[in-house]
Amino acid sequence: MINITLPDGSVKQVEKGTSSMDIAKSISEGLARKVLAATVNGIVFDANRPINEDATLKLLTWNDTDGQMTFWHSSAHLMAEAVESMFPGVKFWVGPPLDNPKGFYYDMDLGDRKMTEDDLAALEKKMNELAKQQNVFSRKEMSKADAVKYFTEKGDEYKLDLLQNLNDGEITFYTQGNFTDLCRGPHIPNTGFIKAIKLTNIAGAYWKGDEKNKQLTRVYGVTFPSQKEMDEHLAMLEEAKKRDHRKLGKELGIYTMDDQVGPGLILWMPNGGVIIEELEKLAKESEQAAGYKRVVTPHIAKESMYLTSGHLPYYADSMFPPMEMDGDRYYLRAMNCPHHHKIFDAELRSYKDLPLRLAEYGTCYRYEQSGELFGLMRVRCLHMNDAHIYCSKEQFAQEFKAVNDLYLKYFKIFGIEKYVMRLSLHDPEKLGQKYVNEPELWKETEELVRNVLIETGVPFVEVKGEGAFYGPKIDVQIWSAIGREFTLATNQVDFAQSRSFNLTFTNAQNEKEIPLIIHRAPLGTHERFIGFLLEHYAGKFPMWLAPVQVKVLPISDKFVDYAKAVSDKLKNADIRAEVDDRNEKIGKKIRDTEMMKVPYMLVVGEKEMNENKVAVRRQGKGDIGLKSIDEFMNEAVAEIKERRAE
RNA sequence: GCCGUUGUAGCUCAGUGGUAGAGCACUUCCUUGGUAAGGAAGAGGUCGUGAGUUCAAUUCUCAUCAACGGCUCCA
Repeated sequence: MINITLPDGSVKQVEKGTSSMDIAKSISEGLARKVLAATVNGIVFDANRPINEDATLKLLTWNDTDGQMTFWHSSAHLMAEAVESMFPGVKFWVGPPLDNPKGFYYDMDLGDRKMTEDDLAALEKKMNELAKQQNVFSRKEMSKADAVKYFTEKGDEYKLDLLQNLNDGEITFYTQGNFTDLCRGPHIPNTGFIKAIKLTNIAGAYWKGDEKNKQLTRVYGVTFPSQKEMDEHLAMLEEAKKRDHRKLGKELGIYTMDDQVGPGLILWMPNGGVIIEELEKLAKESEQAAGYKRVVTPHIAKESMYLTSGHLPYYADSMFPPMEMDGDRYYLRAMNCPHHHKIFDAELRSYKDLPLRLAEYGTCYRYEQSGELFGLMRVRCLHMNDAHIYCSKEQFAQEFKAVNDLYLKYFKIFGIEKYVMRLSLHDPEKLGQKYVNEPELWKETEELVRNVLIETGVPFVEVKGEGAFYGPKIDVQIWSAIGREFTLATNQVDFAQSRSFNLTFTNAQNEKEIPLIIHRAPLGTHERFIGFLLEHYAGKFPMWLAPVQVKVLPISDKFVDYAKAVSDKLKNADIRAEVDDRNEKIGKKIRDTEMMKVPYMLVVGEKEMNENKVAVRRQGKGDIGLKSIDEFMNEAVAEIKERRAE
């Protein structure tokens, strides 16, 4: 007999070799129907795998992330079985579960054959058939020698590649129905648990994620234990689509694009222009207060500058090809830093000038690969909330912290809570290749940056091998409505470019010293930031950012003059107000204004005109009552001035 | 750049081997209406672009451009 400890602390005595499923059954039949897998002493186990020693047991159901992961991983196997039946001879790579977006994929080599979306429906049908058979997932251990022999005979180079990293005792096979796969498991008890299946798309994916390798076919899918959950999932995706900045950007007249202008080139429409103005106002205010100085620099420069900076030839692929002029090659800039370095270098600098903080909303051009363009989030012309801080080593920690504090200030204003701070470090093995060869400086600055983060109490993750070539950085990662991850803002250390540009200052000992540089863009770029804000607010911008802040809606033509008087008064108080003087009924005007997500509507008719008042209506909330014009105006001005979230 | 999908009116989308339709938006008229769509009429498209097949192509084939879903890459 062995002792099984359950999460509530109770201990069950069972025969050696009893499975978690048996234990679930002994508790209740209902529970047994829901058990997908279990953790035994913290290790995820198949529900029907025998337990041979004393253990703490947690039964996993759909409510556990590990349960869902097991479910989707098993679904990938089910899909593989269906694919193999329709494409005999197919070779499989890996088929992991996914948390975001939810579901799973399987990478496969179809040889000369091609799979198209038409095949997905047939595959789904086959999967449903196989699921109904309630085929059991059975586990079998195998020696490495036997496994290698098995896949060599099969001619499966992919699984042989996987085996290279495995040893005896780690190699298990799972079989369900007619499909057997090398797999560490675990799996759900049988395929019958999978009740709702949807294969979502088909894509190419490079083997091992390396574009030099062969491209495999990847099929994405998602499954659920009931149709109800599938329906909920699909409804959620529909909701997410409504937040998509590309859809909202069009509906709200924020931006447009045009074939003749070119891909990835944004045309900001008047409503977008207002948001840009407001963001720049915010940036300039806070930078002014934090001791930054504004500069303005050209969008192009000669090749030699980018040779000095080290951006060419390493960055050449991301830059537009050069223009030949007067025997020189000029590049559209992909970054602002070299221009700013030249301003630093234009005068002899003393330690008394430092820290020198140069700020510019700099326009950059990047030749992003065509497949990477994505609405406002990934474009070819961008406006960066850029600044470069030149400081001494002693000043560095304080300066870096000040930048970090600026981030947090902005996050509070915008109510940004769902993000991940990522500390990107260098990879010591790639010093001199991907990273400038300054091991001591790397170590030192990474430590400084980490300490700032710890001090500020911001949760962060560390990633090795993600640093810039010139130093470590902190990125703020966010997710778009459709679940794609982006870097919203960045704060980078640079101890390389000051060397390549020969930047120096005279220290108190009258010696030349090389400054450290901080590159920072807390508001990222206008493009990505506004794309993010559109999704973050679902188009319902707070008052201070809203392109139109107040719409005055006269009940009929008779009150248009009064409406215009109200609107003029608001405009004089710097409120963006407009009158809807169309020949429409009030219901129609309200509907249209609601859809444009204007924060306030002022309905004015006979009653309001006679009393010098307005009937206030808040977007999304409805009628909030009569107010005098002055009362509304004062409140509105305060709401804007304080940049209130609502 | 690679794999897959799509491209019809300003927007959302039907449709067809015999040179095109709906709703919304737009213009004009009627209506002057009190908190999420009043009514009528009108205007608007060489069906992404180029070539091929055909008596005939928006429809079939190929190429190309762009967008979308991924991969790689990045703010």
